[in-house]
This record gives sequence, structure tokens and C-alpha cells, in this order.
Amino acid sequence: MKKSARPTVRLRREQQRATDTRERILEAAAEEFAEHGYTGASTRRVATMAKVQNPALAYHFQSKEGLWHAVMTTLNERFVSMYRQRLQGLRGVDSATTLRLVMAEFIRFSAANPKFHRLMAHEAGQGGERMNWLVDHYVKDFFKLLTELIRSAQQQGRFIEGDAYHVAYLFIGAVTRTFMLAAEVKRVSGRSPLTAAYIEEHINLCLRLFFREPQPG
Amino acid sequence: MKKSARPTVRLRREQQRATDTRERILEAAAEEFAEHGYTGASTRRVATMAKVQNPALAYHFQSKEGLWHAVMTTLNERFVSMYRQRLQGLRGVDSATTLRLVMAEFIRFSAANPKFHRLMAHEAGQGGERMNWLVDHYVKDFFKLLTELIRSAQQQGRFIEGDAYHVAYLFIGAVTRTFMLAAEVKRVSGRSPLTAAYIEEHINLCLRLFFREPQPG
DNA sequence: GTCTATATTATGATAGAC
DNA sequence: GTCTATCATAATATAGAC
Repeated sequence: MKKSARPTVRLRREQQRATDTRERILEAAAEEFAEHGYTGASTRRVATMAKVQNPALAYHFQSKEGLWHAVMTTLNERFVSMYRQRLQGLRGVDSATTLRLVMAEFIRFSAANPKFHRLMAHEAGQGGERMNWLVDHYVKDFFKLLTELIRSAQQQGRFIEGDAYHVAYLFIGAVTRTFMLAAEVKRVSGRSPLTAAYIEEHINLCLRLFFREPQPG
Repeated sequence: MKKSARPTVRLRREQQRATDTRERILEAAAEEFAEHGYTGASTRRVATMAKVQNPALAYHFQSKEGLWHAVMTTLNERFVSMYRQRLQGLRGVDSATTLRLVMAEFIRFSAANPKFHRLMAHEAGQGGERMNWLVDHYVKDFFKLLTELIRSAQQQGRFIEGDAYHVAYLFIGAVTRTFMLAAEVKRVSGRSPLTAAYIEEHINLCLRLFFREPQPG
């Protein structure tokens, strides 16, 4: 059988191609869902952006909803692994310092992935099954961790007072708004928030706002 | 001509009915656009929610885009008249106090109109004609006023430091996030942000966060 | 101003060749 | 795994009676 003379190489090549296709679709879908939300997103536009035929989406992800779940799983896993890795390098460090460094990392992640917050926000406004799935699989755990750190830092007197969940939402809102509305910020103020200088300024402003201590270093 | 025996009364009644229809459509459309964004919104769902037939939308607003413009104009005029009225009552008061009271009013408005911020945010993420229209007609003016007040309050040493546009976005993000994501906040933390107690707590937290002075009263 | 009916296009999903 | 072709539905918009 000439055809399968080098089956492993052939297989690898096909799998590679399939993986590329899958990832192009995922990236295009993230863009489309971020811009238009679930109902407003068009799988045909996704296919066009990813330069694949329409049925490729069904082949790889079964349905529009399957595609959405794949997008959200991918991005949330990236987010989770970001802060888990940051935490691993900080074992033994006191809570307030840990919180400060995790928050700085969160700001950098938000600047690098504005799509992530837009995707989450689309679902979080009015409830529904997709929001419940997100909260139960990812959001709740993250807030549990974050609020525990906040309470510790508050007990050390190094973080602003107030209900931990409440101040967590204040922080996330303050941090993410400029990045989520980058196009508007640019047109209103003349500055793009997605520059290195702006991001560093943002980290300083946000941390100074929420922490009760002189800047380290 | 029996038919037009009392034309003015007849006219008024018809105009009243038309006005009711128009307003029902506007309210339903605000809900629909807030939840699904412009592309995701369905004018058929709007018609169903407003309990009118589909062509009624075209009669009153010409097109989907006409409907969107009417919704945004209505809500933005309400927003503008809110802060203009608040400012009128504060002539002669110093900038920092004016800013504090305008911001408190902004928080109350945001709690009462979470739809407003969701509608604005849908368009502000990726740019486009609708965003440009919003920025040029409403957002720019509001930020001009807000940043002028912020700079004055900063000169008085009564507001946090930093670029006025930048801190304005921090403030708006911190204030609006919990209301825009009310459903998520409820599921994550168990508290609904749309209660009177939460709103008062929110006002206190936000003002304490951004102002550099002891609480008045 | 409001209704029924419909033209036209876009959408999500699938069938079947290769 | 990828292609062409197509189905069924839902979308925006309009025509024309009343």
C-alpha cells in the first residue's frame, strides 16, 4: 500500500493542519463573539475571517454553542494558568504583597487580552445559561481566591476597607474599563491605552488607589 | 362631516396613542440593544416586547439604525439633563465639592439606569460609525466637563493625582461595573447591587476611594 | 397609525462527494 | 478534513388595504 507508506508522518501533517484550522477558527471566533456577543455573532463571518469554509466549524466544534464553549474554555484556562503560575512563585510571601503582585499581573493580562473581558461582560449582564456556566466554572473560583487575599491584606491594614466582593468589583472595573473601551478612550482623550507607557501608569494608579502603603522599590 | 366633528380631540387621542406606541417601542428597543448589541438585536423581538406589529417600527423610526439613534438620543439626553440640573444647583460651590456631588449623582444614575452603560459599552469596544457618533455627540462633552472638574479638585489637593482622563475612566469603571454586571455579582457574591443599601455603600466606597479628604456630614 | 402579506437576504446546520 | 450544494428558519424592510 503505497498510500500509507509513511503513515506517521502523514498523520502528523494532517493533524498539524487540523490544529492550525482549529486555532484559526478559535481566534476568529473570539474576535467575533467579543465584538457582537453570542446572539449577534455570525458563524459565517467567523468562517470568512478564519479563511475556512462554513462546515469546518461544525466539523471541529459541532455547533455555534460548541464553538462558544471552546473559545471561553481556552481563554479562561489561559487566565487561570496565568494567576496560578504567579501564585506558585509567591509561596511564603505575605498576603498584601501577594495581592499586589497578583493584581499587577491581572492588569498586564487585561491589557494584553482586552477581548477576554469583553467576552465575559457580554454574558454577565442579564444572566442566562451561558453566564451561569461561566460563573460556576471559572468566575466563582477566581473571586474566592481574590477575596481571601483581599481580606488578609485588609487585616494587615494594607488594603482599602469594605466588603471584599464589593471592592474586588471596584478594582476589576477600574482596571479593565480603559482596555475594554480602548477605541473610545483613544477618540475621547487622544491617548491609546494599549501602549507600554499607559499600561505602567495604569498599574501605578490602580495599585496606589487600592493599597494603603507607600510604593515599594 | 360627522367624522371630523371634534377634530382636535380626535387628533389629540390619536397622537396620544402614537406617543404611547413610540415610547413602548423605545423602551423595548433599549432593553434589546442593551442585551444583544446593535447587530445582535432583533427588531422582531422589539416589536413583540412592545406588543406592536413589526412595521410599526419602520413607521415610527424608519429603520433599525433609526431606532438605535432614537434610543441613544433619548437616554443620553436624560443623562445630560441629569448632570446639567445638578450643576445648576451648585453654582458658586467650590470645584471639589461640585465634583463630589456630581459623582454621587452619577453613581445614583448608574444604579437606576444600568442599561445606559451597557448600551454605550456595546459600541465603544471596537470603534465604528456608531461609536464615533456617540463620542462626538455626547461622550466628549461629558468628559470635557468631568476632567475640568477633576483638574480643579486636584489643584485643591482634594482628588487623587494622575492624568484627568485616565482617572476619570478609573472612576467610571469602578462605579459602573457592579451595576452593569448585576446578574453576575448576585450569583458570585450572593448580594444584589441594585438595593438601596448597596448603592449607598457604593457611593461611600467610590467617593472615599477617589477623594482625598474626610467624609463631610 | 395600524394591520396582513411578502420580497429579499442572512443565518445555523447538514448531506454527500472527494 | 475539506469541499460544494442546499435546507429550514429568522432577519430587515416594504407594499398596500383599512
